[in-house]
Amino acid sequence: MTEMSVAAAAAPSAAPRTAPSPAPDRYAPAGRPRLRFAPSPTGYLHVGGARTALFNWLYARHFGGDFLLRVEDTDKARSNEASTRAIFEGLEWLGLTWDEPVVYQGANVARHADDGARMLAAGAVYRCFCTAEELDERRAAAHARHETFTYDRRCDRLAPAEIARLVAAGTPYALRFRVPEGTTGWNDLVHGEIAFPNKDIDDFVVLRSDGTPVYNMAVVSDDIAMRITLVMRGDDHISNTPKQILLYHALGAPLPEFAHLPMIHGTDGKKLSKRHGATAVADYQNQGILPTAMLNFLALLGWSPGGDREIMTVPEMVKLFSPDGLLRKAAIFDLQKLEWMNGQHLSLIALDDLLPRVVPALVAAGLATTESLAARPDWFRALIDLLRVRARTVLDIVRQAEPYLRDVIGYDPEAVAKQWKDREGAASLLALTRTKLAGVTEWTTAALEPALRELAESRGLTAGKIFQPLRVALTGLTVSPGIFDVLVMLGRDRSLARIDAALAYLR
RNA sequence: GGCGGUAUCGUCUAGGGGACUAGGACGGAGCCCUCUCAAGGCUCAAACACGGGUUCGAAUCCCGUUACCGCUACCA
Repeated sequence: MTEMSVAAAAAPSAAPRTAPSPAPDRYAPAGRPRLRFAPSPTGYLHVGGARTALFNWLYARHFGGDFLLRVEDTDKARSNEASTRAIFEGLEWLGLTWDEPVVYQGANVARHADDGARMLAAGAVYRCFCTAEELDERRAAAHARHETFTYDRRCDRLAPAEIARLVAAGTPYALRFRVPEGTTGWNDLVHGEIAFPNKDIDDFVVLRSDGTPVYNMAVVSDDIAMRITLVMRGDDHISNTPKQILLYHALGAPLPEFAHLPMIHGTDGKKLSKRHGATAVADYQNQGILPTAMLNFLALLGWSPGGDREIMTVPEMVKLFSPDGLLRKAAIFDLQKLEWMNGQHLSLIALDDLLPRVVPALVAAGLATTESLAARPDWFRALIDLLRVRARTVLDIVRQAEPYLRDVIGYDPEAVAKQWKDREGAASLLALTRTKLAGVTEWTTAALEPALRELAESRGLTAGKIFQPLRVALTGLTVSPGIFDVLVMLGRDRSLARIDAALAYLR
């Protein structure tokens, strides 16, 4: 299987495990919890999937358990290696590390079939000789009569001799679960008691006639094998849960706990999809969102630590996490809030952690090379520290960094129109400024500021009248960090040269 | 259609019978700070889906209605 090669390549380094919280948590699990994130590799890591992974991870880290990853690749038509890789990369970017080698569901088909056989022997399932085509016809017929289709168990009523004959003749058959009478329910960690009358659960197929497992079968068989203690997933799986519980019973396995997380919706209240814009985690990575901000934002979409707490670091989330803060209502993905939150994290993050995110973006934008930035680390650190305050994404920083990294700048038409409206006036002011600046012996904000303010005062001007035209000359823009910081970042020679260039442009 | 789930400002949410004139945050409006832009501070507008109960008292508990979402495959 091609997927196996990916496994070896992507084995993550084991993350240091958080010690079990000493807090008296009334939701604390009895033993060491084991959770898993089980995506299908049919696309990219979706933000909804990322959030499911996050909550599983948070639970495992908070309670000192294991977080496992299982790739559900049994649907060969839709699964592919690129998707598997994308999921790994998304998870790794977010820092959601898993504790054991990745499990590939496709590698377990033998066990799935064996579990089916065990249930056949135990009498929990029966052979169904109906073909998919027949079933489709009957379903369509029922639909035409406005009736709800349920399997009529005709194959369960076959005489033993008939079954033996069919089997001997090599007639293909699927294995169907014989749903017993009664009610199947569980105490969901987020919803509380949920119960389904068994009469509403159709006798579902467990093993197809080609011997491959159907979703619910594969999931239960694998979760048992992986000794999963808490199944935490999207609430679109609520109606699968009674079937799975029935399977656990039939297989004689202890039941895990279940937690069903709400969905994430787009701005129109519908399930988040491509129509709503970016849905892949990688899209946000490319847009300059920090993983910590993404995690923080996702965590708050479906969970609340209580009170007014909003901005949290990852360790804080781990510490604060509790299943009783899990929400039941679907949340709408609000990009603006994500960006605001990213701005907060941009200011919060250690500069040393931010730099590695900015450098590649700068290089990709063609504004610098790794070497050129490494050549003057202190200058670069100061620059980024100056820019990050007014940026919401890494891409904002890149945009703002341009005047400090390029040799030649262009002038924003609007800036020219607004600040250099009177070309002559602007030029003479700039000339004056240049002279003043050239006379400043120490190129520091402390020395530059009094010099320019003095110039303004001597001319009877407000400081802004000097600063704004200067800003355009220096950056080509109307917005920038404080003018003295800009002068210092640019340095004496380049600042003076920029003013000269502006003078040439104006005259 | 059947079954299940959900329901507090536009959005994310606090709230778990009296502390609610319903709090915070994003976004919006405005003010302050200020060399611009951010950041920050302050102010304003903005919500308990509806109807019945239970209770001295309900956003909080129960029932119903409505709306929305999900499932309803030999898909996952």
